[in-house]
Amino acid sequence: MSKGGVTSSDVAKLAKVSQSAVSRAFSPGASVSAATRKKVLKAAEKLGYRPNALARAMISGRSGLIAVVVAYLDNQFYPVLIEHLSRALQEKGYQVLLFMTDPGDQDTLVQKVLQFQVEAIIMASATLSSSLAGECAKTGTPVLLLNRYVPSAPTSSVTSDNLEGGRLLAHFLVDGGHRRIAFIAGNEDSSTSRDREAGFYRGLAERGVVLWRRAVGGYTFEGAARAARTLFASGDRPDAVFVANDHMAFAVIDVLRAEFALTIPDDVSIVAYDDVPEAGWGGYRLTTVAQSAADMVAATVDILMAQIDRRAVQPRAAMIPARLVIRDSARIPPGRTREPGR
Amino acid sequence: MSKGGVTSSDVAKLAKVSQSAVSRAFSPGASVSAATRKKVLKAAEKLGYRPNALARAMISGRSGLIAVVVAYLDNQFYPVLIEHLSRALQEKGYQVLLFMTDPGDQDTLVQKVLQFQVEAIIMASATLSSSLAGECAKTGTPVLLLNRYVPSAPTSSVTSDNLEGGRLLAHFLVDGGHRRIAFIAGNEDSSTSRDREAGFYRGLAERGVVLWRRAVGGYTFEGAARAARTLFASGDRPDAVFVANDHMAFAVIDVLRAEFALTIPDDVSIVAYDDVPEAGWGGYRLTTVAQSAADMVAATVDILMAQIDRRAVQPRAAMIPARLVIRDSARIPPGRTREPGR
DNA sequence: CTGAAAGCGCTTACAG
DNA sequence: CTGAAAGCGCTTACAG
Repeated sequence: MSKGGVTSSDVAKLAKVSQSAVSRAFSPGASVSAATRKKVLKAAEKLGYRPNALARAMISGRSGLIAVVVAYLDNQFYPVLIEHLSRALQEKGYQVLLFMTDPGDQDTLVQKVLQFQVEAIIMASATLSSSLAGECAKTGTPVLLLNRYVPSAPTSSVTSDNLEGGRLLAHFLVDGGHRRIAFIAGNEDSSTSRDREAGFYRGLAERGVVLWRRAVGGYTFEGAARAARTLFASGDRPDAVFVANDHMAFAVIDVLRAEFALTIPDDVSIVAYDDVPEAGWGGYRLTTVAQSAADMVAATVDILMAQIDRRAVQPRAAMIPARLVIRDSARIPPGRTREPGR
Repeated sequence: MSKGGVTSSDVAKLAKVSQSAVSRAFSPGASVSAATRKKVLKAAEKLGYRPNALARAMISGRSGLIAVVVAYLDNQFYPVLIEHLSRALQEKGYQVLLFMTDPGDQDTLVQKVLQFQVEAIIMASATLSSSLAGECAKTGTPVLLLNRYVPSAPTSSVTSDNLEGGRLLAHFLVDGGHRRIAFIAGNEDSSTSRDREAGFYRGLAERGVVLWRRAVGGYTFEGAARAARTLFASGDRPDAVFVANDHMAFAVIDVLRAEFALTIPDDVSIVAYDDVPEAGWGGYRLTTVAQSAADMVAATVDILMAQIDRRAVQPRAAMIPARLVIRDSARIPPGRTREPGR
């Protein structure tokens, strides 16, 4: 009683059927007569019976749990992702087990995750060493890196087409007449930041322009603010900045306005990446590259479902198209038009 | 093998001890000799053994799972809450099982939650009918409403001191010289919105002022934008607006600036509630009431741990103090000073 | 300290 | 369609 108490045996007794019959009445597709099912359901209702998902998981080997590992939620891209993910997974009959990681405790984290017999692991805003990915592979647990990848690890991943996105942004800036163009990176070891940067260089090169300056923001507000200050400290200022994600761009814009009295985009153009909800807010109206959370989640669920069902065993890498969203934070090249206001 | 495979019996065999000994070696505080534990750990290491958390949960009756139920994550207050919650709970040895709910499927949701044998349920940005709360009580699962409460249900809750917060805001506005003061509510049936409003009225009354106008924003961007438009449609406009939460206030400010060409706070003062991270951003610099997510989470964990351990059985209601954060979205009364910039 | 045994609440062959 | 039985991988009295 102290644990809730009602079991399938209790229901069986009341309904005068076997315990197996009760189990079958609650398993879609099991062979039970309508009459038996009805008796069982009635008894279950009366007793307030609810199948124990843990016992079911134990015996069936399917926990219905999928781990989502994140490191922080202050970048609004991740909450959006988690909401989509959670809804999509619930739709498929899975539940999200959330893990917040600190960089460093990777090893214990993976152990903990695996103890819960999760059917898959989604790593968002966090990454996995290839040795840890190997651990997971050994248990047959599919792992998917969301919004990042590790080139050396044979792990599934879903990313935006960061190269193409960076390229789009470079063209946009050069076509807008900018020549002293700077870049503020996220983390140096982030595949996402690196790809966006590489694409940006390619785009600049295609227009015959070379990067003016570069700084690192570390994906934090404070880091981005510092990067902005060093970039604009000298008189020889950039006329445009590509910030590796929206989250940092908000901090950059705040610093340029408040501390340098700069007007955007008249004095300097800012472009970024992600198109988080705040990017459309009136206080910023960021020109940015959208990476659709809905599309990324759809691809994630596709890959994972295939791997869980063993229809696929090979890791798969999905890439979501990048789409430029033109708003008001950067000078607009002739012939291009901005999105309608929010 | 297909399921990962290594069990405590496998380890026992290799270590030449009983299966119970293996179990004890992995239970902190169990009585095992150092020698046995060492043998077991070595064998476990070699085999890659990891205790099955589900089996442990089954037998011990403690799943280590706590359900967090939310309805949406676009209001940044909730991601912040979830991050704190998840870290605090992990610290205590619990893991967050995340449920996204749609208003309406309340019943099936609770059934699903309870099937997982969670040790407690935290309802944030969602609420529970008293009949469903009763269901949970019947199984002995503590339920806590976070940032809301249901007066009729004997359920634990943690809220900000919304009455006091509303009062503070009213005084601030009146002392700032405003007389045509409007309020934009969240949902009419939200205890949080109602309490903020009630406190606001009290504060106005204490200064001999009566509310000028009122509209409902429904906690959404679109709703808040619509509310702002109706409030400002006539020539007889408010000179200040208290918006029930920050999230809606951003939309209100955007509309007033973009569609009515109003300057804030020169033409109209805006105050709100929550102090989400964006409230400090340069584009808004909201004067708002902070409700500390860290404090709310600390109270939540306190209450829940006591109830899980059966040290407490009575529902408890905790109230977190409200603190006014003065920034630049409202005219500042003489003698008061604003927070330093971000 | 240690092992044999019972049992948590289910699912799923196996016979009938 | 139905029931008896085995078993998922553990924890925890119970003896020794």
